[in-house]
Order: sequence, then structure tokens, then C-alpha cells
Amino acid sequence: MAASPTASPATLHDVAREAGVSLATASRSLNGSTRKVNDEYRQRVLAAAARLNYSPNFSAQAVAKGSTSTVALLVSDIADPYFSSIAAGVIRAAETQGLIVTMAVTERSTERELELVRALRGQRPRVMILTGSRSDGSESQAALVAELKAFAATGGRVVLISQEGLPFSTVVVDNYLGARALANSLVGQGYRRFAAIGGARTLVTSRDRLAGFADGLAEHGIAIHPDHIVRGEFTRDGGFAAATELLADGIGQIDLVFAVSDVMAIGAMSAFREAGIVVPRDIAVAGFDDIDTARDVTPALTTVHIPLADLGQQAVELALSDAALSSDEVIRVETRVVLRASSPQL
Amino acid sequence: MAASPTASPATLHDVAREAGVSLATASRSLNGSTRKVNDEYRQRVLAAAARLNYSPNFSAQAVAKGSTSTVALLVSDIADPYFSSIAAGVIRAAETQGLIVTMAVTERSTERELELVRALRGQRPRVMILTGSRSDGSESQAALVAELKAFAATGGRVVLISQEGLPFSTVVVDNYLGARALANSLVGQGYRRFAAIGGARTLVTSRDRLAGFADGLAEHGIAIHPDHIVRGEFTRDGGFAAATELLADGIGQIDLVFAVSDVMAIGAMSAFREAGIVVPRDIAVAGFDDIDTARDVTPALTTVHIPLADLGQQAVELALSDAALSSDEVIRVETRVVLRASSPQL
DNA sequence: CTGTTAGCGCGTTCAA
DNA sequence: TTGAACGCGCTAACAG
Repeated sequence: MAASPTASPATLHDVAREAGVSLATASRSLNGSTRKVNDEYRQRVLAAAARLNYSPNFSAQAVAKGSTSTVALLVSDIADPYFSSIAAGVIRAAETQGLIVTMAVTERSTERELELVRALRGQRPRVMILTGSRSDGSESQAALVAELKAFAATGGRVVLISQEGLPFSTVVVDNYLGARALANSLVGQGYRRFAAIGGARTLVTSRDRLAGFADGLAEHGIAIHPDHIVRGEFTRDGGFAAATELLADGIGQIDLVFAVSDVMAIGAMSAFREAGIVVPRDIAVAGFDDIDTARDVTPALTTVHIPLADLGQQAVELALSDAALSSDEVIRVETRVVLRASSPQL
Repeated sequence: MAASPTASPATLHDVAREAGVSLATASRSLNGSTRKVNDEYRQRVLAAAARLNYSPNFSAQAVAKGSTSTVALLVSDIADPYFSSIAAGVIRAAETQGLIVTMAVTERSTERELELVRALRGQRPRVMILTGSRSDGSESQAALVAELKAFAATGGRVVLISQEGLPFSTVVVDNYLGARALANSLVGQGYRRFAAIGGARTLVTSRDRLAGFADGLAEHGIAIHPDHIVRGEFTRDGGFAAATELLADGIGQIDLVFAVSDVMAIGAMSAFREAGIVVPRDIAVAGFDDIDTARDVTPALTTVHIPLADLGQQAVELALSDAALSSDEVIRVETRVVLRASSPQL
């Protein structure tokens, strides 16, 4: 057991020599597409490889073959359950295809996202998957599209998870329709006076959900007073802060507050609790996404279900399918309203 | 805009030609360590690279240099907030070092973990980080150590996050002490009759926490009746099921139930809620880990704080430091009892 | 400071 | 079926 502190890994060349065969034969035995190698040689090579603890060098394979087996995934924040659930789906799907997943975090910055895409291109991933809401009006947007186009032009597959609008294949969540359905259900539950907690105005996801919700209410002749729409970061703390703001204005005339994401809704619920406001007795709450913890908070959170892990899985499959070549394939996933204890029948 | 469907990416060679310089000069301008190239040439190269939308091929760089810039991270389940928080720390630390993170999921299977380590070696990552509790008694354990040793012998750095015991550098959480401190605090709160929800017997983390908790109680002459220790999977559903089991036996004589992880504790709380048991009025609950949602459930969960993101960050730093060469460096992170509303003073 | 050249580890054609 | 030789994109000596 006296290996030198830093020997180099055994190479295919070493294995070939150890097995007494040629480099080509070794290569064919270890990876070679079809069985075109004498079984005796084959065994010899396998044995030699095991003896030397050989592990193929993916980088070398990639240069030689001109293609890799990696999927690059960009998320806003991996600690956010929304993204980690999607990531789980991506990883699961990738692994069944023998693909390795590399991950990077944009921290919700479009500039950072651009940088990362640029950097990740160096990996020559087979697939690049971008999650997180698009925010328009950003100058980086055009540059991002250009960068992704350049990647796609050289054989890379790009898939976005969020909303359509960019010229790439996309797994789309119908935020508008989901929010509208939610509004309808809540009115059905007897709610009439609403407030809303949104994200930044430029965030398309936030906007779509707010619009859908408003339109759903409008069908019943209900409107949200502009003063009752507060905004915050698209995070738990953002929801907490927004709810606090809402409280400062007084919530006496509000039945239910709709937060555009579960994470924000849960932050809001904590703010209410700390202020001594009891949900749903004093005010009801609803969110969007149906993250795992939505059912574990008390009261359980009414929300719009999105099959998050499926989103990730479908993104991988879409990317690998030839449909992705068309560069504008769209998969639309269904949402579903989930009524829970945070918005009981009135 | 009529790029052929699948052109190949521009190579350094293309850039050099476009700029009218040699390959070496192009290489030096684009990456070359220090400024050893005439600024005019340099600009020409940069311009050419931009024009051709050049992106360096990491794989080729890796082959040429004999080293990569990737960190491989293995987690049990990325959708679990415990792991996703650690992953966030790993990614953050890696990115500041210009390293790319590749991630794989073991699904809590030791066999799968072994397979993945074997596969990931092909990446020749600079660092391999394994998180998740060790479970002893598994046959794969020895094979895993062998595989990791082989990796380390060829210059790879290995860091584990969990408990010591394996011959690699480790970021250790003092589960035993944390649980003992928790037990003491809870007795201080007035609790006397306890139940516990644990994971599989072979899971070291679960065992350590249970042991620490029991010893902490023992200091006060308190013991947990064996019938009041139930086990389940180390997941939310595992906690839910275990709590259900507990309920079936009757919890009339129990003040507080300690779950060995927050995720299980939260599952248990949901089970209680669905059974009409009110926490903490009917029974108090405590967990371990202090995941983000621990403060957002109602009542907020008493737990033992672990700086999860720091764990990941420190793992990367430990791996990169020369201390990791010694192969048995240990960083011990502090835990801290956090008393919340789920275990009020009696 | 620049260009030439020899590898890096591997896949794959092409003869044998 | 096997092996020799070339090339993948790039870095790092080495000479100029």
C-alpha cells in the first residue's frame, strides 16, 4: 500500500500494455460499440483494467469523440424547494440516459446567468437547461439569447423551463390559467376581498400569475385594490417582508392574501403568526407551486400544483428528443388547484 | 442568420488563423497565465475570438493540462432541504474558486453511491465530496473506501460530510453532543416523558443523535421506554409513518417526541395534525438540523442548529487546502440548540 | 515576446 | 478481428 502520494491515473495505454494487446483493442473492449473483439482478449483487457484500477478519462473521450455526456443546469437558488425539486427531476432523467449533470446558480441575477451560460459553454454540454423566471426589460436578455443561439448553432440543445417567448424549446407552466383557476376556486369558497403579494414587476412569472388571478376575480366582478398589491423578493423573506408591509396598512378589510409563490406565501404566514394574526381565522392565504412543504405548514397551504420534478424530467427528454432541433418546441404542463386548510370554505 | 444546423464550435486554431497569429499566441492571450503577449496581438486575438464566438473547450484543456476544474458532489436527495442547503454552500464556494460543480444523487443507497463514485472518477474531478450519513454493516463500504482511495492516490481530494470513521478528511457534525444538549434543554423546559423517532439502525447519524439524546436524558435520570422509540425512513414520509405508529400505541403518557431530523419531525407534525393532535398542547416536538422551514412550520420547530451551507463551503475549502493531503483532517462544526414554540416551557 | 512542435488520453479510420 | 497511425483541441516546453 505504498502508492506514491500523487501517481497519475492508469491510462488506456497502460491497460493495453498490461494486457498485451494494442491500444485499439483495449479501447474496443472497454467501450467499443459492438462486440468486435475476441472474447479472450476482451477478458484479458477487463482483468488488466481492474488490476490497474483503470477509469476512463471522460475529458479525453470527449475530445476524441467530439461530444460529451453532460447536462448543464442553471437554477436561481438550489436551496429553494422549487428549484431543488426541478433539479431532482433533471438529475433523475439525466442519469437514466447515462448523462452527468453539472449545476450552477444564478442567484436570480440575469447578468450572472449570462456569465454562467458563457462559462458553461466551455463544457460543451449536450444539453443546457435554464430554469427561473425570465425578466424582461433587462439588457442582458438579448446577449443571453445570442449566447444560447451560438451554443445551439454548434449542436447544443437548449431548453428553458418557465414561460415561452424566447426562441428555444420550452417547458411551459401555464401560470396565467393556474392563477385564474385558483381565483375562481377561492371565490367559490366564499372569499371576496383579496390582497396579493407579488415579485418584481419585471418577473414574467409573477406578472402572469397576478394577471391570471386578477382576471379570475374579474369574472366575478371582483378587483384587488392597488394598495393591496405589495411586492417583494421572490423568496421566503420577500414574502415575510411583503406581509409585514400589508399588516402595516391594516388587513381588516381583507379575506385572503394570494402570494405568487408558495415560498413567499409561507414567509407571509410566518409574518402573520409572529404578528399574532391567525391563519385562516383572521386571514386566509394561498400560494402557487405546491412545493413539498406546502402540505406541512399549518394550516396546510392552498396552492396551485405544478409537477416540479416532472418539469425537470420533461426538460431533459425534450432536449434529447429530435423535437428540440426545431428550437421552438413547447411542452405545456398542467396545473391543478389544491384547496387546503389555509383557505377553508367560508 | 443562416448558420448550418450543426456547425462545429470555433477552435483555438480558428481564432489564431482569424487573428493572423500562432496557436500559442492565441492560447496565451485567451488564457495564458501572465501578460506575456504584445498588447496589439492580444487585442487582435480577443477580437477574433469574439467575432467567432469562441469558447474554450474545457475537455481539451483538461487533457492538455492533466487536470480539471470540477468538483463532484454526491448527495442522497437534492430535493431534501438538508442536502440542498449543503449543496448551495458547495456551489457557492466552488464558484468563487472558478470550479464547476457536478452533482449526482445516491437515493440513499450505498450501492448506488459506489457506482456513482466509480463513474464520477472518470471526470477526474479535483474534489469529490460525499454527503449523507454513513451506514455501517454494508458490504459496499469497503469497496467504497477502496474506490475513494484509488481516486485519492491519483491526486484526487476526497472530503466527507457527516461523521468521522472513514480514512478521509471530513467535516463532522457533532450529532451526539448536539442531541445531548437538546435533551438537557428540553428537560430544562419541564419535559419528562419522551418518545423518539429514528432512522434505520445502521444509519450512524440517527444512532448518534439517539444516543446523545438518551444520554442527555439519563443525566437527569430519565429514560425513553424502548416501545417509545419508533423508526422510519430518513424522510418526511418516514417521520409521518413513524408518528402514526406512535399514535397507534397511544401517546397519552408522552410529553415530547424527538425526531432525529427536522424533515422527519415535520412529517410527524403533519401526522399529528391530521390525527387531530395539537402540537404543542397535546404533545411537543423537537427535531434536528434547523432546515429553513423549521421556523416556518406552526408551531415553529425546536431543533439543533447546523450551519448547513457552511458545511458545504468548508468541505470545499478543506478539500482545496493542503490539509486535505493528510487524508484525515477533521473539521468539527458547532451545533446549537434552538428552542422554539413546538416545545414551550411547561 | 513569438512561433514550432511535441505531447495529453482516447476514438477511429485504414490496412493488414 | 487486430494493430498502426492519425486526429480531436489545447497547453507547455523549446527554440527563434
